[in-house]
Amino acid sequence: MKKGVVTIADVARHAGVSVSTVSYVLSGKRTISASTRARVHASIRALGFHPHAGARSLASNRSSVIALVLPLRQGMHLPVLMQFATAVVTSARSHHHDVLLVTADEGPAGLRRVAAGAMVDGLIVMDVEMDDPRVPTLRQLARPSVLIGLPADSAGLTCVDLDFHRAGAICVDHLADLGHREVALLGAPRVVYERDTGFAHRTRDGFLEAAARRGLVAFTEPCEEDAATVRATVDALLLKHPGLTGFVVHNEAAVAHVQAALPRDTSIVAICPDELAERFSPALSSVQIPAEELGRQAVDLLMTKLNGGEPASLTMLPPHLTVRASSGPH
Amino acid sequence: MKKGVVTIADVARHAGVSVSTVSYVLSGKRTISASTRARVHASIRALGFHPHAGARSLASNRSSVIALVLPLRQGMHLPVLMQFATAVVTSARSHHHDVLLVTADEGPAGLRRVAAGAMVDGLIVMDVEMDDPRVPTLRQLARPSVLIGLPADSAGLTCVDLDFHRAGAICVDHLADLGHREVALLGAPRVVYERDTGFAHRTRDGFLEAAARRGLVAFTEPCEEDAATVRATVDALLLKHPGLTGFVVHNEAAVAHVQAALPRDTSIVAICPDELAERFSPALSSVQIPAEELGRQAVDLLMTKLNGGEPASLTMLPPHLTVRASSGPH
DNA sequence: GGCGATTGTCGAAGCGCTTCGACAATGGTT
DNA sequence: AACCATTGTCGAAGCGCTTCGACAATCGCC
Repeated sequence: MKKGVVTIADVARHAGVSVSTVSYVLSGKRTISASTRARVHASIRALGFHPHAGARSLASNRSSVIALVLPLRQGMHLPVLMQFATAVVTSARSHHHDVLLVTADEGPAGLRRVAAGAMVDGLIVMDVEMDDPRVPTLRQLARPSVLIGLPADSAGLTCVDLDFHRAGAICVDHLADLGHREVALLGAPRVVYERDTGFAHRTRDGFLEAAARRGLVAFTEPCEEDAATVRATVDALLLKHPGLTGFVVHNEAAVAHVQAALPRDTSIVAICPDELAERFSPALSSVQIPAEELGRQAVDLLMTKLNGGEPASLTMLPPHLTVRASSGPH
Repeated sequence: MKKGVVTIADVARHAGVSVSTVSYVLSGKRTISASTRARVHASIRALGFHPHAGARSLASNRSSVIALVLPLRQGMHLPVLMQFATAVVTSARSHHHDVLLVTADEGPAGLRRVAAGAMVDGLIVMDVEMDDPRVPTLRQLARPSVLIGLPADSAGLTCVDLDFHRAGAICVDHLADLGHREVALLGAPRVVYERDTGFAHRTRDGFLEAAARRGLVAFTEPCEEDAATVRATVDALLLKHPGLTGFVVHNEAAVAHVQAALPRDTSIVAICPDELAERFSPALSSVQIPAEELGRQAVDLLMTKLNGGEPASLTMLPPHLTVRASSGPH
């Protein structure tokens, strides 16, 4: 009667080779003759050997696990989060890595725990804010990381995000192409701008630059998230600028209220998940949040770093506009 | 200049005790005097020591990680999945465990990989079907597991699920209380019944039993998921049974079409995520899918097993009906 | 046909931790 | 005053793997 678990020593004995030979067959780090390799593989299969992850990580100082740190807070659009997580897992698996799920509410301590304890080789941190308290921790950690979102100081970090600047711009271009001459951006709530959140400002800048380039009259307003305030904001805008016919909305929670508050013949373009845009009637023309692409890119970048590479510090994914029923010619 | 990582030996030296003493301070498995304990803790903090997870798992044969196996396929309601995952992580953390995210598309091999390789101490497998190929694998694995969903043969397993039987019943009770005399259940697509999927049958049985108990006339129909077929099904039902006034819908994808196809004065009760029920107008009275409760329970059960306990084989969560605008007196 | 390179394999030294048995120093009982 | 328990600590033996240096066997080349 054997012991419970099959070890590499059992495989070596069964195949009539040394333990190190088995290890080299597995890792491919030294040349092993084809016949030996075949014999070892046969023994592995015959015994049902699975290397002990802990032993491996202890000896090699690599765990083949990456951490995925997800925000827990309300307001995050759950489907997008899930799509992102799925993409990360799928992509990591294709690089022979597993994914440890960590929630952001553990804060910097959580990052330290999994990184310093050598549970993971690297981290992907989603939804990083401008002055995120985790950024300094990430910097001093000995393990590489990739951030989704753009902190204030990204020097020495690797970040991926949707190019909100261009996203704002292509919304304007779309409206301009349709013949609109006066356009407005309804963005995040005022507090979000005040705490200097990256994506809100980037969208606004892109929006304004494109409007200037296309010779449009442009206005931007923060946008609260309750129906009444939204209606008041929209009404005030329309009253003051009767020529306004095109709206860009960058606020998931408010977009429904905006659509309800606007006259039917105005055009709306949103920056929001496709899933959300399709739910409205008329369906919203929108720039999607490319969750899967973000996940894939983040993993690729992290793998590059794990292999000693030095990828670009900033990766900005190009925005894609899907035209639906909410925008039309003027 | 020290080496990169702080080890337990460094802590021992710094505190002037032996390595084993530090280990016992950490695990509490032997009594250590208060003064020594304090000294060790001070050294741990001073040096920023984090035990090496791999070394720990190798020596103790426990990884303090559990696997969460999530379905990837379309049709799963993403927000529910995410809520569930979040609950599992939060709950696992409160038991000092981490969570490894595995996707179901790896199949039985994925389970074997993480379990046999000692990456995880136990597994939570979501969305188990009646004849799930992973069930035999789970049975022969040396690690405990908890299933969400009910396979055909649950002997020797630990399963948690919503009590769909009672869910079907309370929908009927609700409609009966409102004065409806003829009710119909629109369930999963026909193929789902044919492949003997557990929850579909359980709901139907509960529905029929309750109807009999309350003396209602009851019909059940499978329900496809495209608008045209749904309308045809509904129209046929209403034509044949003009007295039908109450509908129970257990089909997330079809419920929108059902609502659109039914006359305004019929009552609808759905079995679906709250998030979905609230999105309709009028909002649907519904029995929610208790994602968070399922996650918490699953972790609790798994922890019980990891500690040598033997929890109940079947845990059926009681359904909760939220009355909204879609159901009214007849 | 002799010599350096290359190829294939082995043995052993760790990696950082847990845990077992040993044992000195106490304390409480007769 | 002699004894047995209890308490607190230590040393050492692994846990299963990777990796380094060593070395025998084979190869290619002048």
